[in-house]
Amino acid sequence: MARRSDHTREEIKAMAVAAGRDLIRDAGYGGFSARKVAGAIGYTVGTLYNVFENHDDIVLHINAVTLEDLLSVMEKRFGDSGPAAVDLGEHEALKALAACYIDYARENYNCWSALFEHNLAPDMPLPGWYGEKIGALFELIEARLEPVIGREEADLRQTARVLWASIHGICALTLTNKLTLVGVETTESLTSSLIDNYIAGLTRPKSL
Amino acid sequence: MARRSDHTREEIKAMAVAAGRDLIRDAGYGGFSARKVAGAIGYTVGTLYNVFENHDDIVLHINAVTLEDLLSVMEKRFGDSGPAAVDLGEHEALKALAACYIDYARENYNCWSALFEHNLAPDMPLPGWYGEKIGALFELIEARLEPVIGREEADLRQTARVLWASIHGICALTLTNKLTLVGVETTESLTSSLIDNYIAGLTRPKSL
DNA sequence: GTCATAATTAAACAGCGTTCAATAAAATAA
DNA sequence: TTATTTTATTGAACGCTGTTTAATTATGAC
Repeated sequence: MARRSDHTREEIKAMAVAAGRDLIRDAGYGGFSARKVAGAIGYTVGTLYNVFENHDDIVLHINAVTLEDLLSVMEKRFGDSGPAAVDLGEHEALKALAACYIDYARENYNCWSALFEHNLAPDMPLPGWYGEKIGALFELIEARLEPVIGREEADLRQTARVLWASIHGICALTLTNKLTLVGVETTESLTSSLIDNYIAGLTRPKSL
Repeated sequence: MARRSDHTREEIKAMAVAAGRDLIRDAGYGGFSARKVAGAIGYTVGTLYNVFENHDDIVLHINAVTLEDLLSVMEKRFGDSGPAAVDLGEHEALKALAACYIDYARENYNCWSALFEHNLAPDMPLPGWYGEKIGALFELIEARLEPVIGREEADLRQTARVLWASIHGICALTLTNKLTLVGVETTESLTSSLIDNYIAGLTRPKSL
């Protein structure tokens, strides 16, 4: 057939990303395919390749929506109007932030997992617009970390990345059963140990 | 054709795992396929499915060899005959251990990456023999951590998992460019911050 | 009304994981 | 030695995948 103009390019893109995310949510990253997405939105796979660059491009746009969703969930609970760090105590505020991420990973396991199961070729850098979605998440973390470690801390940026990468590591390895946990060990208890001791180390008297 | 008996079942398994690992090393996890492995060892894909359960089974056995290789590299540098923690200073010993892991990930990026790009279905637990390979790695880490945090620390097990999952998180996110590092931030500087402050928190006076 | 533009499709290609009937070599029984 | 059972191996098939492309045709411009 031919030109239909039922939807604009941007509409098709949005429909495909939504349908693809539904697909990943229900069947996991492995259950995702361009043909299934095309079928779900009433087009053929050729149309998808007219609108997206390739398979990676589609997945990146789907994962970007997941990042936006995660950010909106965290902003809803930890935005400027949320409880300040001092209300909960320093560590509890960070633990709540970490728990929010871990809960999101659990409740949206397939979408969250797709963020990391998909990787571009090692030499291909992530597109800038995707990096900005990640950056937005770190801005929230930095804002919550700032009152804890103090304004004078020059490397708030680096500290936020250390903390969050560590929390993510615990989350990722425990949720994929790669840490062989036993007994009382849980994702939360490991995260709690990390935050308590890492922050204690950060805020200790520097004369040590 | 038919029965050849050129190799035993175990020989075919070993050849397939070796060939598959070569494939992943050269082409990444995405470049791996059962047909390519079969072709590389002079058999057809049907024979592979006679010897392995399925695709997951092959990848798990390949990844197990990578875990063994990683353990042997770390044991060579940090086994019982290696420098004790006190020789280097507490933090430096752990940093060297972390650097060893990070170097391995960089130098064997595709094989290391396959350890985490491949995931079983969420409900399917990792086989026990695979979990034991992971456990062996943690035994080495625990042995190196023990003189640092002291014998009286009841949860050496948990502490080792927190530390290593965190190091892995930093390694994984930085090597896949998901932390948007700038300036002086490197995998090593983030790891150093983690170890310095986490260990300082662990060993601080408990009266705080 | 004509014409160029561009959206959409069906079909094709090579490859994928997985299964299975057919085959023939080896092991066993006679 | 011969006959029979067992089993390792194959090739072909199935439906799926990402990607490309020629053909078609609705739309927008003149």
